[in-house]
Amino acid sequence: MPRVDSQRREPPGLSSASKVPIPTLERLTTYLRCLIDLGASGVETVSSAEIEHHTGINAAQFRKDLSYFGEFGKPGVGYNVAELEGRIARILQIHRVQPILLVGAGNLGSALLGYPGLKEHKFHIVAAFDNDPHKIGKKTWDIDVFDLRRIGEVNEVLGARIAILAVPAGAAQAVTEQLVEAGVRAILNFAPIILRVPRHVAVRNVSFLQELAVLSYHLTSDPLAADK
Amino acid sequence: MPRVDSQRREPPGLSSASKVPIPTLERLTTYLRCLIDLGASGVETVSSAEIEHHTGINAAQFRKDLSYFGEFGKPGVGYNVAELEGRIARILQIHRVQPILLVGAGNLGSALLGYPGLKEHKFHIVAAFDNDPHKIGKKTWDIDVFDLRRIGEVNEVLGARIAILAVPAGAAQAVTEQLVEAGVRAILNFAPIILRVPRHVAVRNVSFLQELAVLSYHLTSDPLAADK
DNA sequence: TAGATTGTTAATCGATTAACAATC
DNA sequence: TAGATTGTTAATCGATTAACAATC
Repeated sequence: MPRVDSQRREPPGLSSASKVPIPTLERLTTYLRCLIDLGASGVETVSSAEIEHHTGINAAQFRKDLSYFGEFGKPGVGYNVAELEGRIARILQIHRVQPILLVGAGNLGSALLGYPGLKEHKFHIVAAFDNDPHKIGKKTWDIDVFDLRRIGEVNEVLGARIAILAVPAGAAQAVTEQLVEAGVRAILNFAPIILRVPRHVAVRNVSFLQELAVLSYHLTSDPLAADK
Repeated sequence: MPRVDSQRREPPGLSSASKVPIPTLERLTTYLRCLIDLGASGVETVSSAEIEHHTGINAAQFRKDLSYFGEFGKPGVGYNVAELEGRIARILQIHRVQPILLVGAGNLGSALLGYPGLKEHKFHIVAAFDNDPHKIGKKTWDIDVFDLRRIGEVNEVLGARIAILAVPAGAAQAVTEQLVEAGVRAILNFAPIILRVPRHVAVRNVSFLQELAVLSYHLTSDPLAADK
């Protein structure tokens, strides 16, 4: 029985119902990328120590992270690169195409549409929504832009469960409610606002401003450290 | 004497030299946004309990976070909204204009250039760089696009300490080295790669793919939870 | 078998939250 | 003064890392 209201608990913003720590999930994508690279270089087997060498993530951490999902390696041997890659992709549900709705076809939204990395990782934006009459009915990067008010209707057909929210802060909460109504269960939020969502909906926030502010602070804390 | 090599320790990716926890710095921007909103609504004083109500962040957490930087409130009364707002902005160094270099003037880069939130928070992109001859010499959103190779020379004049890295993964490490050479001390990295940087350089990573993967996992963990 | 490396338990570390004396 | 709320110390919680028996 999951209880965790909205984004209260997990700082990064995911309302998790499971026992797997969020940091573990975040690292999983790092391992995956590393394994893809290793596979491309013809490496067939890796040890946790080698993963540490490549990713900077502690070997024990790596093994512990995997242990949440089962057993993946052979003692004395290590991990089969191709197999582990496949299993992590499956855990993250990125072994099959994941349809995604994009809300907000402004600058940021269009940039995301044009970002090839998404498709490479099986995230397919299948429809875009906006409330600007100039955009509705047109295509951006081959994707239809629909009237925001048609989210429910359109997603009845598409059945996407993930949405990317790239609208101004002022509109974000209202759009979120429409998305939830339309069956969306996970939202990647670019608006600088804390979304209120039902318990079963996950939210991750991306905030450039926050990141820049943290970096900005760093400039003060470590004055001129005469590093060679 | 700061020691923390590259992005080893702090999961979010900042090489911190100070004692302030990274999560505290991240929350600071949330408080700031909240205070700005409260100020705009004419509120003059807030208590930590009210901050908790607005942000969802525990009141004790809020007070503890502030305690790293000094004393800000009056027992029995609370905090002066305008004053606290100003002091947090100053802590984060966003009370004065912060010049920023943008490297990579592709889709994402241009979208960031057009994002009004940056300027609103005193982050001014002062120059863009690319290696595409079609872009060099043109302007995007009023900003000059320079040849990548001229970073050092141009930044000698501009003196920016923060850079946004929006280039493909393959180019990211090489560009990073040029940036560090040019005096950049903080990098907001959009490339899906772990950058190797000297100890005195801070890095924050923004990874849509990672965020989407975590969301994607969420869809499996909490099957159909018949939430009303 | 001897050497290597796993999965997991226990120890460490750090961040969050509760509790409360100080103080407006 | 009595009530409210701070700043801070102590308790709790959870995540990271070290250590090691199991096992290939």
